[in-house]
Amino acid sequence: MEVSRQPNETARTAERGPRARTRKLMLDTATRLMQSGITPSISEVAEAAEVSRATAYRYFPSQAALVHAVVDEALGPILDWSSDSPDARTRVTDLLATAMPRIDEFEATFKAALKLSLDQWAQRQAGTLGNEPLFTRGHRIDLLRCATAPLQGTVPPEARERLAQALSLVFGVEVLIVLKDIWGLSSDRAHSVAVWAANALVQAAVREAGGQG
Amino acid sequence: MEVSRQPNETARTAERGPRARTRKLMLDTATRLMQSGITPSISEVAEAAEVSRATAYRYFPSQAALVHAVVDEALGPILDWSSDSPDARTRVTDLLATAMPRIDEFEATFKAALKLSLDQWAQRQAGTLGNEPLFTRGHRIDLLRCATAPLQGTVPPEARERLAQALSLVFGVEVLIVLKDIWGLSSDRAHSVAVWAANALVQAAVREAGGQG
DNA sequence: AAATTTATGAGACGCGAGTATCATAAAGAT
DNA sequence: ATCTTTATGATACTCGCGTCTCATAAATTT
Repeated sequence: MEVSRQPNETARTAERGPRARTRKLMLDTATRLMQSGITPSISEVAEAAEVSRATAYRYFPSQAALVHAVVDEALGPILDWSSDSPDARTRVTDLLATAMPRIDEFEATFKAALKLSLDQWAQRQAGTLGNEPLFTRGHRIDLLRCATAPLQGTVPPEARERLAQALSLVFGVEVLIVLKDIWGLSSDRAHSVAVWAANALVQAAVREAGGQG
Repeated sequence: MEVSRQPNETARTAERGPRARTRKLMLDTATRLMQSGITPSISEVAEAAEVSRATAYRYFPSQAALVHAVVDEALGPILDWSSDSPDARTRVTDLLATAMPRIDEFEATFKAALKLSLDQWAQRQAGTLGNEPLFTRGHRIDLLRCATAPLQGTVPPEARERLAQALSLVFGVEVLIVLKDIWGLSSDRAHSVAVWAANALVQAAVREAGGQG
């Protein structure tokens, strides 16, 4: 029998057995390393987790796969977000309150993910890569469509879509990069700027549609 | 005499001589390659420019240095931007009209630059890198402070600063990444969303300060 | 307990980036 | 034209990532 197949457990498949154990060990180690600021190579994770390089590569064939898995864990609470408030601004503020601290906490992880998606984009441009799905999945889209849902009836669909698109600019790692790294703001300050901007955008959309701000 | 020193010509120093000639040749080649979607390694540029690897490394000791130089060229018209309009919204719109198409044109270059800055950030977090200045320089800051200058007197300084910070979120490669790659918008549509968002932010700042929209 | 399947570790290999050395070619000075 | 300085090219080397093979250890089955 072939040994070279990786287990196709996605995130929470196959909870028991040695494979799951080793996989979890590696994932935890990788998460820990990333939290400490490193974007570890497979070799580094292998050493830190005290498994051989060969074994490590059996579970995560590339740094990309590893980061992907870590990001999936880091996203957790963000993907579970939902709100039933009837006010769009409340929803948006609430979404940011959920997402931004989490993104900030896992800043290195999300930055690594962004880096990988840029890698993949470049490779695709060069024709090296086929049409594999890009790393960056559109979680933002769904979350923001949900956050702006209360504007149905108030704001026409096209304007609502544009609002969601604009909001996605103030919601993600990019915000941290620009505000913390370029402007030198603190995490809290960055968050409050993002919230202000988000509210301003919602308000503008509402006003434009003739609603009362 | 040592040969190993690179010329410390920044961008436009030492216009003549063989060094300048080779440097320009490499820079042009690198720009061309990047425009075609590749983020070339020094070796690739060397081959395409038909100089030896050794020579290439004498001019650009790393891919980072190369991209840095290409970005400096690509920034050109953006850095030269200025406006004397008395209206902040006109200025902001005008700035975006200057910057966004240029960024879009050199998308691959700016994405490569962003990738490098993420690399440097990670290395700094890991303690590998000293306190060298980060790749991302704060051009945005100056440009947006200039664009929002007409609001002096109308909007208090702190609110103006916050507005500039918020505007910097809708002004850069990140906008293209989010709107084109995640949302799947066209360049034109992305631009118009950015302009709408920017105007909404300015308007919000003005209204908040009690001005008339 | 014996046999079989599955997971692991050790080491060799290829590849590309970046460095260092040395000899040659081109440019400039006298 | 000769000599000095400077730029270039060829080559060899290190280093880290990723792949592959094979032998051994652990788990599972009967």
